[in-house]
Amino acid sequence: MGRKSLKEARKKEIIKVFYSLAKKNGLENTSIAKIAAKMDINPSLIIHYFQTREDLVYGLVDYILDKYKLIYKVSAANANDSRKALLEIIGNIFSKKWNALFDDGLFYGCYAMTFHDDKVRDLYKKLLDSLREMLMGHIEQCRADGVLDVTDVETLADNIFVLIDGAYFYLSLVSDKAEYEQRLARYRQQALSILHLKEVSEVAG
Amino acid sequence: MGRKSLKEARKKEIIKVFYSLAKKNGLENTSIAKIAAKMDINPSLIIHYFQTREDLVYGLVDYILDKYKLIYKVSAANANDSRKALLEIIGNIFSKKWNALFDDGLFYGCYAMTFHDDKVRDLYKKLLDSLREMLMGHIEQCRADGVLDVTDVETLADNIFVLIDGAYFYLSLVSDKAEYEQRLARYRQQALSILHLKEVSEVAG
DNA sequence: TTATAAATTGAATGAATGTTCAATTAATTT
DNA sequence: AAATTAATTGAACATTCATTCAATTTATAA
Repeated sequence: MGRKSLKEARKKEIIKVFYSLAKKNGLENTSIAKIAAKMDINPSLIIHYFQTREDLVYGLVDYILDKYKLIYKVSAANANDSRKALLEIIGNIFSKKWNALFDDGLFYGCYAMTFHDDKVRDLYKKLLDSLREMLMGHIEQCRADGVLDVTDVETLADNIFVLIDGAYFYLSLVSDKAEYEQRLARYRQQALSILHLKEVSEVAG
Repeated sequence: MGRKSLKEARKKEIIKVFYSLAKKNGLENTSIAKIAAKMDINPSLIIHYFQTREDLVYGLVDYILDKYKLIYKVSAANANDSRKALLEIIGNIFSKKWNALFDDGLFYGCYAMTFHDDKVRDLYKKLLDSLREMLMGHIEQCRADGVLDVTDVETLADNIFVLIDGAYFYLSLVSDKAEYEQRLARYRQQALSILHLKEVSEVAG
C-alpha cells in the first residue's frame, strides 16, 4: 500500500551532489540550499531525508570513508596469492588510482572535524583501525606462506601506514606533476623496501 | 600628531582570541561576531583591522604557522653543537612540547583550506619547504662535523618529515594517553634510527 | 476507483552571517 | 586649547543559513 520508498537511493544522490560541490568549493562553503539548487529540488526535501545538517555531514563522512576503503580492496584474481595481494594493495595506494577514486581535500576536511566531533572521530578511528587490521592480516598471511620474514607484524603494518599518511600529507601540496609522480614512485619503493618485497612484475588490478 | 597606532598589537589580540575560540569550537563555527563578543568589542572593529573575514583567516594561518616553526627552533645552548641541535629538534618534535605549543586540530583545519585557497596553500608549502631546508642544513652540518654518515641529505630529511607527518596523523586520533606516549616514544626512536643517531644522554632544552 | 503512504513543494521563520558607514570617544602634538 | 589622528561604537544592511510546517503531487495496493 502507498508509494514505494526512494529513501536510500535519494539520500545517496544528495550525498553525491554534496560531495561534488564540497570537493569544488570546500566543506564550509557548501550549504543545504546550494545542494538543493544544484539538484533543482527544494531544500526542505534534503531536511526531510536528513533531519539536520549534522546528519547530512555524517552521511558524507560515511560516503568518503567507504571510498577510502576501496583503495585497500584486493581483486579476486589476487585473493588467493598473499604476495600478489599485498603488492596490489601497495600498488593501489601509491598510484594515481588514489586520486581518481577520491578527493584528498575532503578527506582532510572531514578529518579536521574529528577534533571537535566525537562521532566523526569514531568513524575515522574505526576505519583506520580496520584498515590496519586488514593489512596486518595480509602481512600475517604472507608470513604464513613463507613469502615474508617478519617478527612484529603490528609494527610493520604501522610503519607502512605512517609512510602512507606522511607521504600524502606533503604530496597534497606538490602541484608539479612530474615531482608528484616521482615522489609517489619513491614512496612506493620505500613501502616495498619496508616489507622486504621486490617489485618483480606487473600485478593484475 | 594624532593618536598612537595600536594596530599591530590589536590585530594580534584579535587573532589570539580567534585562535582560542577556533581551537575549542572549530574554524567553521567561529565567526567575527563571536570573536567580538568574547573580546567585548564591536564586530566592526575587527573588520576595521582586517578588511574581510578572509584576511582574518590568513592572519590566523600566519599565526599558526609561526607557532609551528617554533618547534624546530634550536636553543642557544645547542646552536654550536650540530649533533645536539639535531637531537633537540627530534626531541621537540616527538614530545609533549608539541601539544603544549599548539593545536593539531587547527593545523589540520587550515591545512584542509589549502585545497581551495591558493594563498593558504602557498603559506603552507613555503613553511614546510623552509623547515625541510632547515633540517637539511642541520643534517649537512652533522655530516660536515663527522657526526653523521649520509650520502643523500635530501632523501634523509624527507624520510624524517614523512615519519613526522604520518605519525601525527594517526596519533591525533589516539585518545588513550598511555598508548599515545608509547607511540610517540617509538616514533622518536625511529627518527633517531633513521638518522643513525643514538639517544645517549639528556639534551638541554 | 479509492485509500494510503511517500515524495516533493512552497512559503515562512528567526537567527546568524559579513560588511557598511557615519558618529563618537580618546589620545597625542602643536 | 585647538587640531589631528586613531580607536571604537552603534545602528543598519542585505544575504544566507538551517529548519518548520502545512499543502500538494505522485505512485502503489486494495
